Amino acid sequence: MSGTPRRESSDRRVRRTRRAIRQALVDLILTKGYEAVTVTDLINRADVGRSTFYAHFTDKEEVLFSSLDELSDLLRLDPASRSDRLLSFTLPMFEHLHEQRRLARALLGRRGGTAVVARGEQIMAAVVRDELLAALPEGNSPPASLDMAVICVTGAFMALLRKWADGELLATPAEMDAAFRAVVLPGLEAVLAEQRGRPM
Amino acid sequence: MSGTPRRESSDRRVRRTRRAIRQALVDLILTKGYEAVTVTDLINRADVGRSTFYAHFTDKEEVLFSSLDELSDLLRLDPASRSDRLLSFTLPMFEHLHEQRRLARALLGRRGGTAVVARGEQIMAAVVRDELLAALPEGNSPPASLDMAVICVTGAFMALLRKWADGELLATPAEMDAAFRAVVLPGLEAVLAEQRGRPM
DNA sequence: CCTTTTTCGGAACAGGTTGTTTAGTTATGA
DNA sequence: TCATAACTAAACAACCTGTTCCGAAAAAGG
Repeated sequence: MSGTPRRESSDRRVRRTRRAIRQALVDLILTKGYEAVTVTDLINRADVGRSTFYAHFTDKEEVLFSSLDELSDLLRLDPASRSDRLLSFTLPMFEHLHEQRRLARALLGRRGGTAVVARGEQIMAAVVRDELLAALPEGNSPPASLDMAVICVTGAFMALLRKWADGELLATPAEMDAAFRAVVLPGLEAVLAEQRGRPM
Repeated sequence: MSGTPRRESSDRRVRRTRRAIRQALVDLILTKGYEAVTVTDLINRADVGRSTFYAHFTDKEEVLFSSLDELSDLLRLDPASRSDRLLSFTLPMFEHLHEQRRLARALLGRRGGTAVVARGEQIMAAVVRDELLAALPEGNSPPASLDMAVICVTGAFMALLRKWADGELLATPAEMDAAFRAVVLPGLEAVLAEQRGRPM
């Protein structure tokens, strides 16, 4: 599910080329937004032959993913904040996106495409699901209602992120986080409680 | 916000052309999914000259919107179910999408693009916002936390719709609705109660 | 050091898309 | 009936994608 296991090539030329292309994508995203970037843009910016590009990536999307996977680590770890609090990653996430406003906006906002959002949703759904499973007694086969809860939570979170990145919502990371938790947590805890109460 | 006020042309040729193009879009969406449909596809299917198309619409997106606006009415009215229950439109919505599975999947699923989802989100956000405002004492200037709540709710709802339409979620409309309400309503009511409690 | 292998670059290519413009034809409403 | 508005067909420039070819340059290895 997480694509090619990323392993550094031993050939310096290859490393240089791939790095140049990834960097070009980031630069261009900041300029025009992800959707508007073309392969031709990429090879010009990276100063790389057209044939060379297609020797390394099939798509501009593949370039994106190869860069985006690094970001997925950010959600998992931060073991300091690994409290018993549900969804402890949200505040750090809001804060991190606040620091990286420009990139976040270019990636998640109106001009930043489906691919990014879809990938982000995937990654986050996995994290949320693991957390909820951990909060339930073990043996239980995860009920369908859990999947739906995961989808609701990630959907709400991503929607907030998108609007916020877009500038349609003016608030501090702390305010964003508080609003999110206020809406989502009560219901989520109720669902969990009901699951614990009636193990099947 | 809702584009051009749609008013039927008096010229039969115009009505015929526009109808043919809209219908062609629906047909093609069912075949290849929205994203994959090109303007060239549309004019072939509708049997309409290229220049004619651009005389009526600027985009394939505009065609989509002009068709989609009809759907927006479906959310507003249904005065029968206009109960005091919060978000009373959700169950009818799930049910309607269940009847129109094929189209819903082609529009909302993986192969159906950003534009549809974004527009759907817009339309729904407006409905939700009105409902929440109605549930609050009048004079209050709507607080920012209300906007965030609206975004959370529509984000969660649309996410559910998407996954469901995609076939990743097997459930009846009633089950979908119940899961949605279980997660979202407790928090939503808490937020509303707090707003009522401390009018500013 | 010299040879072999791999990668790179540039350019050209076919195929597809968009949106505009031309000039000639046809349907409509008054 | 008839002027007008809407339609058609075709050609157009501009852009993008993905592939292919070959000579040049860099790495790897004996």
